[in-house]
Amino acid sequence: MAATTRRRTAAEGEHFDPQVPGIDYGVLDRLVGYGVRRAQLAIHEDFIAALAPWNITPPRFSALVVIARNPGLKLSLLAQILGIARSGGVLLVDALQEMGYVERRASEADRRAWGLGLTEAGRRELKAITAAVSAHDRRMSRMLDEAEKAQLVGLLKRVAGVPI
Amino acid sequence: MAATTRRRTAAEGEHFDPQVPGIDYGVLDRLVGYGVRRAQLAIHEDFIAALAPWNITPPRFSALVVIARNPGLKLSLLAQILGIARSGGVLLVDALQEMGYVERRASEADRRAWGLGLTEAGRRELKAITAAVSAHDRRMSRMLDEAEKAQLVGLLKRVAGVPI
DNA sequence: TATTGTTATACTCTATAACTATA
DNA sequence: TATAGTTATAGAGTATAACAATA
Repeated sequence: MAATTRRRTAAEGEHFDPQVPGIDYGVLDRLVGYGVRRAQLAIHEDFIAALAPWNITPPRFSALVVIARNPGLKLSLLAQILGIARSGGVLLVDALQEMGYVERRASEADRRAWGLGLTEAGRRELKAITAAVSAHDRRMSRMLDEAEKAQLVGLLKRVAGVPI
Repeated sequence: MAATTRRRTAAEGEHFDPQVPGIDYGVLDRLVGYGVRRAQLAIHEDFIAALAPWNITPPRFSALVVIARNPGLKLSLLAQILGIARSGGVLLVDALQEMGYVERRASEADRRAWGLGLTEAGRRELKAITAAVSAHDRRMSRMLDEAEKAQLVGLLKRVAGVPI
């Protein structure tokens, strides 16, 4: 207790302050891009803290969900879905495989490709991981009611260019 | 012309596909966090392409705007505003200084600190840069009318935790 | 004692390019 | 010829920790 006073900056233990008092953010306050970036910073910080027990990052969670819902997925298609290069997909799958969550299965249709799938442990842990992510997501959107949340998700899809 | 067919993945020339056809995104489609992440990927890609003539990235733009609107800003406060460590702030200011946009001025109040400011070239270029960023932002939100855009910005602020 | 800026160092994520085996 | 996966390598961006100067 009563330990020495720790210096803290945004990146050194204290959390991201989306609006530092007394600072004029100028045009940033009116840009959709900065709004998305600022929300992303806050969300990412909480995600990492909440999922630390599993060592799961946002792209790792996305990969687990997509593999779970699309069994036999090719590695190159996974990379395309996540918006990363194939080489990055290899490293991502390597990590999830070392964690025991994902396995590379021989693809019957194409002998060049793998069919990705969750292991039994992967399926089990994904349930707990998804529960933690859902709790995190509810925490981040606690200032919005259900209608506003749905509205936000819809607006973001249109910005991202998701087909209707 | 009629050059050899290029292989293209999401990261190799083609742009990020926010919803790959035939793929089940499961819970991702209903999470605010994934919506923000997906929009952020699309926005970041367009930002980098649009600002390539200036070699300006999102954090560099944020820094330029904040320095312009808050002359004499300390480097450590800039880092806090951007949500990065002080050491990262040093490298960021180094880059903007090498570009000739920012200068470190002696702070009259505190001899440990710098007072950051834009150079004449920085003020001039920031106008053009801001115009390019604004065009980019309008392009990303072209599917939204003004009311929807304002609504999105407001919802994102509440998610980020910006005080009312 | 604490803060400011700085440097050294390392880690993560991502990209490009080349390679092999298959198609 | 093109694609799937892999590897090697490099570059950004970020972090932590230590330091000198100053508060």
